[in-house]
Amino acid sequence: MAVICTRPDPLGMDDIDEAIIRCVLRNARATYAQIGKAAGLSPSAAKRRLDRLVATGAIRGFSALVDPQAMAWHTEAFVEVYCTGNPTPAELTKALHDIPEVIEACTVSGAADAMLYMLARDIPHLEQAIQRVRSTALVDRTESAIVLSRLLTRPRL
Amino acid sequence: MAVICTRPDPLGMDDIDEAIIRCVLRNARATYAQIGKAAGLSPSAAKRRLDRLVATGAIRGFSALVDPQAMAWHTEAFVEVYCTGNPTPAELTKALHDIPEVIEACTVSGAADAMLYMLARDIPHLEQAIQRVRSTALVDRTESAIVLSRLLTRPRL
DNA sequence: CGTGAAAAAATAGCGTT
DNA sequence: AACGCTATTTTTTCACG
Repeated sequence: MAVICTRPDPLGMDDIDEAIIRCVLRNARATYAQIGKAAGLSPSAAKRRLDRLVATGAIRGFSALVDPQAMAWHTEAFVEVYCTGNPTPAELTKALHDIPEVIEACTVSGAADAMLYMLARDIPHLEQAIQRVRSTALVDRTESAIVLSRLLTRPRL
Repeated sequence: MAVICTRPDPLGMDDIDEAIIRCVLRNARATYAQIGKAAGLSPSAAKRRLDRLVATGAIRGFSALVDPQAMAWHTEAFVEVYCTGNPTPAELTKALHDIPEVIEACTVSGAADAMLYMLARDIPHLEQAIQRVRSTALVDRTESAIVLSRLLTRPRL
């Protein structure tokens, strides 16, 4: 039984909020004056909007885009996870949360159940972290693709 | 012939720079006073360091971490790319640069040549964007895993 | 790199629609 | 409920030691 789910606006967003998000996606250190100009608002209104977007969770935080080569941890990998049984997303999240090398995790369509993006100091460290993922009761096997070189990185616009 | 490559410091970074990077990774909107406190520096010295990290490319930029559900573009996919022949990384970069739906691209170990992270409005839009990737002369075939739900996202610490 | 002064921005309060 | 305006505080910025 298919259900047409029309939920275009679950977080109560409008065009102004979108303009603000586009602005801070491009530059998270933009001033409220700049954000306001991008959204057609005064600086104080822009601040109130941005604070609200953070409070409601639409914006999770602000981070730097760092060249991995510049960091101590610069070994990256995409890891496909195949599960045993049918763990719920919540169970998987809980299991992966304690492994700090797992930076991002998503359930995906296709043969694999989940895709991880992992970051470690070096190959031995990565191998050990993948071992920890595997040792999770929920995980059957993994398939890793280690990043050799980064071709492209851009803000999500 | 294996070569032991000791290149611990390709970008001329020290512990202070690392502390600064850790700070702005956690919060890109931190003030120079906060960054300075994290690195044991005065605000003006912290600004000079941060400006230099951006100028040298160690920090590529600052962005917001946005809940994809809050955006108009909220269909994500990981796409494995298998190439024809042996294109250089530079050729691949050039080819993918014009496809705005490709947010990240890396060459990887394993069967696939590259891994893409793509972002589109919806499934039809994603399909069309993947078609553009495929139509690139360098690409033989692709294998996509569409993101169903996001389990985990954290700053790269 | 730190200091200190001047300029710019962030913040909080207030009146308006 | 959300905006713009204004006054105050904080931060940024830059020349100098």
